[in-house]
Amino acid sequence: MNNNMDIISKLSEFYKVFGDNTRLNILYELLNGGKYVNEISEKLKMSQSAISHQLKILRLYNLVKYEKKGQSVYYSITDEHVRGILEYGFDHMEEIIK
Amino acid sequence: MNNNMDIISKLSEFYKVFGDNTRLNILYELLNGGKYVNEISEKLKMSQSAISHQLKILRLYNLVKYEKKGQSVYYSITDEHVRGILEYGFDHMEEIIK
DNA sequence: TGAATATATGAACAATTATTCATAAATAGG
DNA sequence: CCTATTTATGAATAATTGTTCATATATTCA
Repeated sequence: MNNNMDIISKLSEFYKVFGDNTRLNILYELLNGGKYVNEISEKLKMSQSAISHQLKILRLYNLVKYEKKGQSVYYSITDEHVRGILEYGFDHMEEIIK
Repeated sequence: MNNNMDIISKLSEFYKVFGDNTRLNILYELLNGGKYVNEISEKLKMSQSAISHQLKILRLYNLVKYEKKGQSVYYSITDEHVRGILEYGFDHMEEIIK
């Protein structure tokens, strides 16, 4: 019972990461290929700082990986599993909205 | 593109509903059978008001249905689809935590 | 009808979370 | 080296969201 509560708590935390428009937009941006921080920032028309802060959270939950290339940092979706979750959600929502 | 943004926005909104510990606890409580508001309130050791407010949101997103029985209101999971999402998430998280 | 019980709800308050602002750190190129 | 560029980050602020408190509404029962 107590253990269940822990799982639920972890799960709600996990959902919370996806439950932010900026973060979800970043993830969907990365779905069609990795990008540099400034590219994401430009695409979403949001400040570099705001994007960096959110990338930090996405990193924390292992939803994105990054690679330093010179002065820039290249971000991409961690793996096929994360990709699957995102695509599933997207298709699903597309269906519901229609 | 613009349309995609709408879908993402809707999707993040949807995730947000699951991304709250109280709401997710209510949903899991209802997973093993419908309950009255006061039962949920007692089980989760939270005020009736707090529970009612969250039930309102769950209702808004069609995750729970309700039925008035005398002076009480009986809440339950809307359908098998919602049940599926919850069970999937739970099993998944159980796996990750281990 | 009046009292008791169950739930819903608006408003105020508390808590959490996102964004901005200023700046640090790291690297590349002149 | 010095400057420009890119990203990260801490602190302050803004915005959002959850809970409490007081109370309204609805129903049952005496």
